[in-house]
Amino acid sequence: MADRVGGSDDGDKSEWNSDGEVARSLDGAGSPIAPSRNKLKDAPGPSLLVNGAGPSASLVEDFVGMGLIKGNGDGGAESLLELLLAYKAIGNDPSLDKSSASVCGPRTICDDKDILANWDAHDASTSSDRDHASDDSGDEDFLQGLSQKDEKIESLVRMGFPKDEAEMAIVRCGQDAPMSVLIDLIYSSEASEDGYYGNFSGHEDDSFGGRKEKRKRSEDAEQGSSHDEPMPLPNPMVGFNLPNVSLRSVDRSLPSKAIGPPFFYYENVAIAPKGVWTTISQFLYDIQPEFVDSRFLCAAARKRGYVHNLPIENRSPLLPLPPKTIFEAFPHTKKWWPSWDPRKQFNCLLTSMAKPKLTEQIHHALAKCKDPPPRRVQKYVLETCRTANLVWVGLNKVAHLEPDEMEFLLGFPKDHTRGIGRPERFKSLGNSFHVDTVAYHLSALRDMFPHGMNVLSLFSGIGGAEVALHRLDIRMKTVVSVEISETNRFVLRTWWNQTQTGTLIEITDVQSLTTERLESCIRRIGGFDLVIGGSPCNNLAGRNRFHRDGLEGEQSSLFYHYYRILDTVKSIMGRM
DNA sequence: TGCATTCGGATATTGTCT
DNA sequence: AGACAATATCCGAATGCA
Repeated sequence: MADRVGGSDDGDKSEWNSDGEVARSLDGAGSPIAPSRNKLKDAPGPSLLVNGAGPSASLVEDFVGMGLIKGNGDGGAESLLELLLAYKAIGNDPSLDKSSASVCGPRTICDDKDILANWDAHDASTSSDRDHASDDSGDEDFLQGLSQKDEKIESLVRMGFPKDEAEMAIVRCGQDAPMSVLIDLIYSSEASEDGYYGNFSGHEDDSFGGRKEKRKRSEDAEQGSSHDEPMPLPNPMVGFNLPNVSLRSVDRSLPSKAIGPPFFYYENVAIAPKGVWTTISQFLYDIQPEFVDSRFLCAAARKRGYVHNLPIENRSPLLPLPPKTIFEAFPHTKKWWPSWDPRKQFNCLLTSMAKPKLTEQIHHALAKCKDPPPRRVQKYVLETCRTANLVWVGLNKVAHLEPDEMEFLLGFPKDHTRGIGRPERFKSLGNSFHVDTVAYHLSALRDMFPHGMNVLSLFSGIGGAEVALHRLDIRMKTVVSVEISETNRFVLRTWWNQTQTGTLIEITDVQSLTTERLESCIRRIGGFDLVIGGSPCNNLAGRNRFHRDGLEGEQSSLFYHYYRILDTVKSIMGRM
């Protein structure tokens, strides 16, 4: 076993119990919360109804306002807007068969045989065998254009859109158009075509006003030549409020279209390329994101933005409060911590491990000089320790955090990810929620759902949302979890079977969550009370040097999946 | 302008199994 | 020996702030 926190000598005051719960006892005598498990009765039925749903209507005019239209070199925003409006007018082609949306390869593992059978009926072969390689190309430009177009069509089809509509959207917008534009173009055509998106009288007027507003804003912004209106990050990054801290009262009025059901909660990295959060916010019903750095709640930084329609009053943190400093979290490191290392907290816990040789190099560098080492050496060591989150575990000896230490810092039960590969553990944990932060936000729901809730968990990862709800003592009647990684599903499944009595329905591929399946599921379980998830940030993360292309990259279509699914759920539930 | 921070990815190397 | 998996190493820039 790794020489985790402390040893035999008084050091280890942070402990996990064997029940899979997190227990934090700084004084050794405190009684950690232990959610009373499995004691709630089944309480079926919809739990909450707020206002009527405000489903998204056609967003054509939004394209300009949202700054999503980049110069394609073919006429600019004005003419493209005309094009989009024209498409909207002719977009109601009855020959388009929505039900034919091709659906590939959902591999559903679930406890509910009925739902499983229903969804498995849609099973089809995967399309992963597509090969882009084309060695004998005669005309590279032509082929490249073709492949780009095909790729986008395929992506849209994988997302559940009819192929006809995907093709038409690309014809209208051009193959260089961002995925977001294509998606909303298809949405806009659907809006005026079927009841899910477009039959809400009054909403049309309302959103038209909103669109005009956005368009005007965009025109104003265009003086500055950029479509990307920046979203300023708060400093300090404390969100709307914090536990046990009285901040200025936040006047947060949700747009009417943002009010549930269901409640929803979306998360992503705070420091994203310019314009990304503006776009995310505008897609998610113009809700102002809540930016929080988890360093105010635990010993590690984690700057994230959260877009949600949860109430922000009556929040309460998980108890016991997690340690906020490195020494409190890992007291044994104090013995070896040099006075010239001023760190009190960790930087963001990342997905990959620093090279092990750093330990050797730092030890070597320090062993060569006297006790306070020269400034130059100090600077090198500090810089390395900061970027790699190294801790002092011996004389002149630093080490990377162990996976179980990351579990602890992030609020997961001990050994939550144990049993999978070490690099997988780092990756999954680095991609995870900070449980205490999310639980603090979700805590407002506790009293609203005394009989439990149904949850749609998108991009679940290792189940940060589920763990947060569990630690809040909120019962999960049914969780439909979408997660592509088998390893992560294994982690969530094993945790679920040990701690929960509700039903976990696993979905591998977000693309398989079509409108039909969502509707079927919603009717079976009585609706979702919470849609929660953070879309993968590969295209947004600061550490990514290769494909940091905001919301236009291929993988960022996952955000639009979130949007599509959320909007569909809102629409269906708005009619219930 | 300089500094600190950042839910990463491609490739090379080593380890393991058959 | 060779396929495959696991691990190790190398690589940079966008963003915001002082």
